[in-house]
Amino acid sequence: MATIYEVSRLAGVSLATVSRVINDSGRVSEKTRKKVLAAMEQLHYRPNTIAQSLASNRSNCVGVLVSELHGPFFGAMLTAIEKSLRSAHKFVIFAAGHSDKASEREGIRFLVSRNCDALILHAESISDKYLLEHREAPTPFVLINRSVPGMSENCITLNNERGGYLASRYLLQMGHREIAYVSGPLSWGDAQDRLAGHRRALAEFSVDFDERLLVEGDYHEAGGSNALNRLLDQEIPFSAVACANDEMAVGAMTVARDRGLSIPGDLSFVGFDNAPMSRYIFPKLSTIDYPIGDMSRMAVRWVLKNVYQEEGAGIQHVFEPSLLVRDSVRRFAR
Amino acid sequence: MATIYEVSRLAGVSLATVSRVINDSGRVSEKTRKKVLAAMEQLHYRPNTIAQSLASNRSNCVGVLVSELHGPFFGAMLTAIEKSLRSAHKFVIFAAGHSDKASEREGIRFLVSRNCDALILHAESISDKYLLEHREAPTPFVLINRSVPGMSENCITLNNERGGYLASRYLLQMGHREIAYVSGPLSWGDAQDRLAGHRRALAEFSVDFDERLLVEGDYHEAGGSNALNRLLDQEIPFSAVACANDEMAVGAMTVARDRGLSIPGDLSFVGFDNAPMSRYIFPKLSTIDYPIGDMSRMAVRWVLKNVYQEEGAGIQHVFEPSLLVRDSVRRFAR
DNA sequence: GGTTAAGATGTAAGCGCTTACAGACACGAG
DNA sequence: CTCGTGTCTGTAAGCGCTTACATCTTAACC
Repeated sequence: MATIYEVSRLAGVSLATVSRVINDSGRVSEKTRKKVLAAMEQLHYRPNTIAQSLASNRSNCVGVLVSELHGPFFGAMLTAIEKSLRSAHKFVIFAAGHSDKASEREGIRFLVSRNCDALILHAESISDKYLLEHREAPTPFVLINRSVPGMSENCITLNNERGGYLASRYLLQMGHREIAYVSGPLSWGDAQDRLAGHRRALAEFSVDFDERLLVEGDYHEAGGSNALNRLLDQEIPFSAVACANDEMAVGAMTVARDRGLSIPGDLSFVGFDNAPMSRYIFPKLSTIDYPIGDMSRMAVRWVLKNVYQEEGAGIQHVFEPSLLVRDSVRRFAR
Repeated sequence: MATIYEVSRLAGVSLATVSRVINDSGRVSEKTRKKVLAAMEQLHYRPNTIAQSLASNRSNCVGVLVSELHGPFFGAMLTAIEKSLRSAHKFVIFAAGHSDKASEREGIRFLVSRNCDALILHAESISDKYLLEHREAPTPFVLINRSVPGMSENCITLNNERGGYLASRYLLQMGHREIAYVSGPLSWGDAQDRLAGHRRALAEFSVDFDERLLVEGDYHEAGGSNALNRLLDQEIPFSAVACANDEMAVGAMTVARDRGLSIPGDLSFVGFDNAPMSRYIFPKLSTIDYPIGDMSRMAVRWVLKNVYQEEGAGIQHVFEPSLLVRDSVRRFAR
């Protein structure tokens, strides 16, 4: 592979000049620029990005930590991030944190060890304290779907409370009063917020919250299945189920059907996230749209702006969810 | 950040010695090793991986090109690759090729530009010729789900023909004779192979292949929906549909149901891939297991062995699919 | 004690690039 | 003609590490 040195010799200029045309920095006369470009062309020269990184102390790598590399939610997130970062000529390194504290920390260490210029984190398990401390570390980061008190500048979040509210309000408007709620892990902020929204909607309709109709799930399909089994086994009546995400809704719906219930005839469902699967399961799931693609692109914009000093519109820190009505809820009349 | 130089001073040894203990190379007495380790500890020293890369001409990065960063198939692939590569302390850079020739090339260029030590490619659109030529390039690569004549050493493939055969043979064994086939894009090798397997099964049961019951899809849900609409509109009878992947099967099943057909009562379905969704759609989809996780891990092993000279078991180049019987096929009797 | 060779450590030259600084040059003004 | 100013280009010192080679220890053996 040709080096900058050979290019400089062929073009009859110095290293510095070649570097300047590569980086479009400093002033170079049009004539020399042409000469250098021609030499680069002729030698099929490609800058060695590693050497550039070392010399400039800038790796052009952005590290991304997600819980998993599969699943509809993270799939959409990865896709959006890779696309917008690549078009900005930045490299992306992904790491999976598996929703586990130790694993998330180790993932961050791993990304930092590659001298990433910035991190985009979807960290569920790591503590606020850890994050606050690491704000002092040299690698800046932005958080998706998490709001940490005292660092709102670094957070891109969804108004989860409002989402939970919208979902349950919809059920209430459709006449349901006995509503079961399948929550996400209540140690996570977003799960708490969604549940809070649910309670607010109930209160608004003067419906008492029944603790027995609340089950804590794990945001996975299996968790939804288990939850519905538990709920059904209690033999407390309910006509609708609000699930804190679509995957659990799908798991719950499978169980409902296995147990002979028709959807939405016997039981109505709402989900949360608008995962692709929500459109093709039967019946199509009414859910809350989570604009994860937009939010991911915003996180990238944050990085571009704060780390690479690129100009651009401002940063939107909080996104609003919206209700998507499909076929999984029926009007309830006694 | 502390550098190796400061460590060497604190430990009272030379740079070279510190480097040797970092890399566990060369001989270092136990006493000095301890001293160096202590100094590293005290200074919270972390090697600068960029500098290591530059000096050693080895980036410890592996580039991975996939068609998409979302969806069940690639999700499983990314997950397996990230996990096994990380545990080998290698960095992974992903790029999406979007099943598009230009985009795949640009993705490869992008990965190579980061001085990746090796590439793992799931390239559908790029030509054999291009790949054969690039075998001469300095960056070695391994191909997943693609067999290129003349470079079988670099290929990790599934016996797609056998998979197609198994799926259709199962339908035939269940008594079906009028079987529609929703293929993948026939310009892709795997789609051709699966179709070939289908034809072999038909032949084995002395059933004529009816061109009119073959529709070319796109491996996506929408393609499956369109395909089934087309098939149904023809008003040529068929009792079962073999789909070249699960996503299309799901799309097709949605259409079948929308048009008032019961599954498997009126129409039986088999898929291909064993995507997670195949388990939770209703009815659960009988399909062909595609061991993409195993194959991905094998690709990583290839890289570890051929590029990083790590020892390990041999490389398995061809994987065998198997039939998974679930609920989407009924026994057909006239 | 002298010799030897293996083992331990040090020296220094890069890896390919960026960038502060200095130098060269052209041009207009005084 | 000289000087200043602004533009363009070159020089050289790193960035933090690896590694070939040189040098120094050590201990075993005669």
